[in-house]
Amino acid sequence: MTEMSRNSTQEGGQPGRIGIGLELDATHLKILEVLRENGRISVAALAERVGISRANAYTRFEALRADGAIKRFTAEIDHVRAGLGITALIFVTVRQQMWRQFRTQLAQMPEVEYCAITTGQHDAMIQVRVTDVAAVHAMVTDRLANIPAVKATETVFILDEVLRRPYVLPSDRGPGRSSRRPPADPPAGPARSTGAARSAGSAGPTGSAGSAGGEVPLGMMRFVGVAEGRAQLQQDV
Amino acid sequence: MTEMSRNSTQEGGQPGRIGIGLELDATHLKILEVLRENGRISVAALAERVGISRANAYTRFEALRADGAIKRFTAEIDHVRAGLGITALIFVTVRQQMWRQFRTQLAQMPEVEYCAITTGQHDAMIQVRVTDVAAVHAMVTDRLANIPAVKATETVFILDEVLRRPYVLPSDRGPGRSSRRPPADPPAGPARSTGAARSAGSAGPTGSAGSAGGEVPLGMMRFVGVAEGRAQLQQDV
DNA sequence: GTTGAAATTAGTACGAA
DNA sequence: TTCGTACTAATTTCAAC
Repeated sequence: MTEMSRNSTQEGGQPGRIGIGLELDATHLKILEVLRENGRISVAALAERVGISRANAYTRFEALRADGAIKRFTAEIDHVRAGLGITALIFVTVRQQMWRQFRTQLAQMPEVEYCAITTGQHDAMIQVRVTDVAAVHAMVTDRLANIPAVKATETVFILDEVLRRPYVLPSDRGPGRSSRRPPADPPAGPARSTGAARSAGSAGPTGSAGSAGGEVPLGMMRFVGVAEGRAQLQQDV
Repeated sequence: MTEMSRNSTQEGGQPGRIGIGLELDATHLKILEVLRENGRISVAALAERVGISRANAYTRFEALRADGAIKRFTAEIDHVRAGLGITALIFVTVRQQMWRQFRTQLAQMPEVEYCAITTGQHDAMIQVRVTDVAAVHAMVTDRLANIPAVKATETVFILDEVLRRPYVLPSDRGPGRSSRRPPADPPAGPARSTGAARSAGSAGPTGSAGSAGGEVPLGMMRFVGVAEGRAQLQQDV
């Protein structure tokens, strides 16, 4: 019950129902806004805060839940208080066509809180929470290294979590501000060579940046070079 | 109310109360285990599932909340259904001594779901959810690039979220398995040159790995080289 | 820390607009 | 669909043990 939807077959929900099952209107979004900050609010209070009747609130609440728009309700805890003061990110390069094994192994690692498949230099990023720094080392060397699917890892520690929102919503942008950029105001800066893949082996976000004070000439999206054998990997994902 | 504790002053909670306020016992952890999968469970039902009396459950529940061990209750949603189908990670290099500005600007970006300060090549990682790929581009070029504190960015897309647990707990390891590695079984592989920082400019998690089939000799922790000016940055964090 | 009873609130099922 | 109301069931609170 911890794995996420893959948009394909498999997994929790009814396999028959693919595609959007429920068009979310402004009221639905309002409900999600309230639930985001108070997941334990009663449906009666929710109805009042959203400005609809109780019956309507029950109907919509149930619909959101049944449709899968709301996946579950949970708590947010202070990891330090819970005894897991160390958080690390481990970027993993996965051997091609061993994704299934990698996923299976991951599910059996209780210290893993999050894992995402990414584009770029690495194939996956996993976030772990453990008691101490040594546990990170043990995790990487003993457990990850023993998975044949894992080709290489790169570890980084999290020093501080500046911001964490339970989730973001389209309505957060406000009624006035569109999510798409207004037609005017084309992006400044040199050469829109957006897709310029970095040659594998060269590194870092340094490089071409002009060191002119306030300007940020390399704010451009910089896709990291595709790792070796990544073309095949993509098919597997 | 969306920013997280900094362990220092500032922020929501009482500034006077530093340090652990409540020692969590096995029962507390059990409560957190139940709440993790069902944040809307009634305290009565919670008591039954944990195996304690109602009153006890209420006391502990309230204590966990008041102590801050439980920060809030929230829902987990399907971002695709909510209309935010694109998730990206943006790794940011921050100009030294401009952290405060960076943090302030971040709080005003509704598409940012998570931001963490990290060690390694970059200084921060932010996760954004938007409607389409173009919005990522707009976010990076228009909004992040306009923050003087932002020196450089590197963007990566999330193709799939394999695993997401609301939180992990020390008790997840099970009663039998310790979090620390057993004294026997030293890590295999060549040369425990753990701290070997990669020279800035060289790249990739590839490299020294012996290509022998099953063995993963470079499971070792590989800390990425410190970015330029990072020594000063650390003080600021 | 536990149990039991009262007061409150939540959830459900209807008919009407 | 949405609303309003009444009915039933459950939860929370408070008390004594």
